[in-house]
Amino acid sequence: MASMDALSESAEMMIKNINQLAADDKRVRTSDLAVKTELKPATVTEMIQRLGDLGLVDYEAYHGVHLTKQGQHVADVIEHRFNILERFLTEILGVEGEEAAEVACRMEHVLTRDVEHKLTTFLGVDPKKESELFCHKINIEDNTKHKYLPLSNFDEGKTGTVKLIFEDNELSKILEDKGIQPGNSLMLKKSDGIIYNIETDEGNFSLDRETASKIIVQN
Amino acid sequence: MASMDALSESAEMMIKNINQLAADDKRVRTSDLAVKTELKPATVTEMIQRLGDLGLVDYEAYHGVHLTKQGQHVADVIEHRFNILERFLTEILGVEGEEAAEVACRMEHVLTRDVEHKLTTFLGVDPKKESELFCHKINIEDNTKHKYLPLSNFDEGKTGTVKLIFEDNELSKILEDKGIQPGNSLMLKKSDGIIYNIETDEGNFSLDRETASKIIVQN
DNA sequence: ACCCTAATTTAGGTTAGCCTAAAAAATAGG
DNA sequence: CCTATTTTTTAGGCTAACCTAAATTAGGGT
Repeated sequence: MASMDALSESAEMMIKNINQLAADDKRVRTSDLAVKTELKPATVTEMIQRLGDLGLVDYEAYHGVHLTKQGQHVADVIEHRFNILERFLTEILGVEGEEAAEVACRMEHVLTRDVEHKLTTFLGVDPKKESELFCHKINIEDNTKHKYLPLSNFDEGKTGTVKLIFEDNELSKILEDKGIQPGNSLMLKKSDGIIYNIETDEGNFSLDRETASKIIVQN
Repeated sequence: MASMDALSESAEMMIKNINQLAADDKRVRTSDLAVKTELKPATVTEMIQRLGDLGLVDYEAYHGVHLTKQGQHVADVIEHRFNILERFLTEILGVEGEEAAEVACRMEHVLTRDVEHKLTTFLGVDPKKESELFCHKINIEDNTKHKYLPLSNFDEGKTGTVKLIFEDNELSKILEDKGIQPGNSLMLKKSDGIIYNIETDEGNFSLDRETASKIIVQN
């Protein structure tokens, strides 16, 4: 009987950790959870009892826990959110590994489904692949440091691929008509930080800083 | 004596709300905070007493609170984080207004300074402007659905800002001399659909339709 | 000045989430 | 199969963050 309100961050973390310690369906031991969560065993016991009441874990005193179907679903959602947040922080913002993981770990609990989906799309995950991704153990192997940057921060002379033009129909449509749309490549010819001179397949143009900052390019 | 550990989300929200209700240095009343935070007055009292102990607010029983220098700094940080998060969510991810605000409001408490800075840079904020932005009352007033249009479709009599110009070099240079370049404003005085009379900082000029169609203006 | 009302604070209660210390159960070794 | 050790749970305590109800204070009206 999971209630309708959101789980607390602590509860979500406990579920996440149970999931990560679960090896081939074996029940996870209290002491292992205590080590992983850096909580005292007594605290772990208390928490998993609560999670048991919510129907998220199957708990049997002195014999560990394992996730129920519902709990597994929560774990999968959290894990997916963590992964996309971590990717966003490292690949897009360039945050260092350890810090990215920490921040992602705190942010994962406040995302909505909608934001999660939009961020996933933004990161360029093939929607078809998303269900896979979503439904088990995601490996973030592909750390080939893509660099995503707003055009306003791009280097002069470099060519990149347009990944996204920020949500603005007017602007998007205009750029699309000129062949500037996600997938196409473009080169930043020159910029003084105020005016950005671009070359694309369709020709050349100039734009201002604000607009440049809304075009996301991958080099 | 603010302690070294992070403030709780509740505490940060209270500070943020005190800041938002503070009109010209006047003390903020408990009941107003209770309405804004959707907490009971007694709860507000308790919280602001704690914040007082931390040196973040100047609290005098029965006479409301106002932020100390330290408290003001916390408020500014939180507000800035909210603003960049909200911008990221709406402009980059395309999250709808209300939801973006809610999510930003929960995320603002888990950002680190580093992530905050990197996100700010990502959004293309002029670093020079950032300190201003950072240090007081940012107004996000400009939600007036920017409209991007080619000048050829612009309304007579309206003033707008040049956002980008298609086709570089030749045309751009010519236009530049006339004060037409990204970032500058211009007014479309009159047009019959063939000839476009405009006014810029540099004076009055006429353009043909083809040229006008290559200048994108935001009104 | 004094009273009345509205605002505020205090007092006392609850829950989640943490803790320590003590009790109880499981397990491992002889 | 019994005991010693380890693991887990229970019992009891604490704080922040909420609440309601009762007491207190401030301030306006006559």
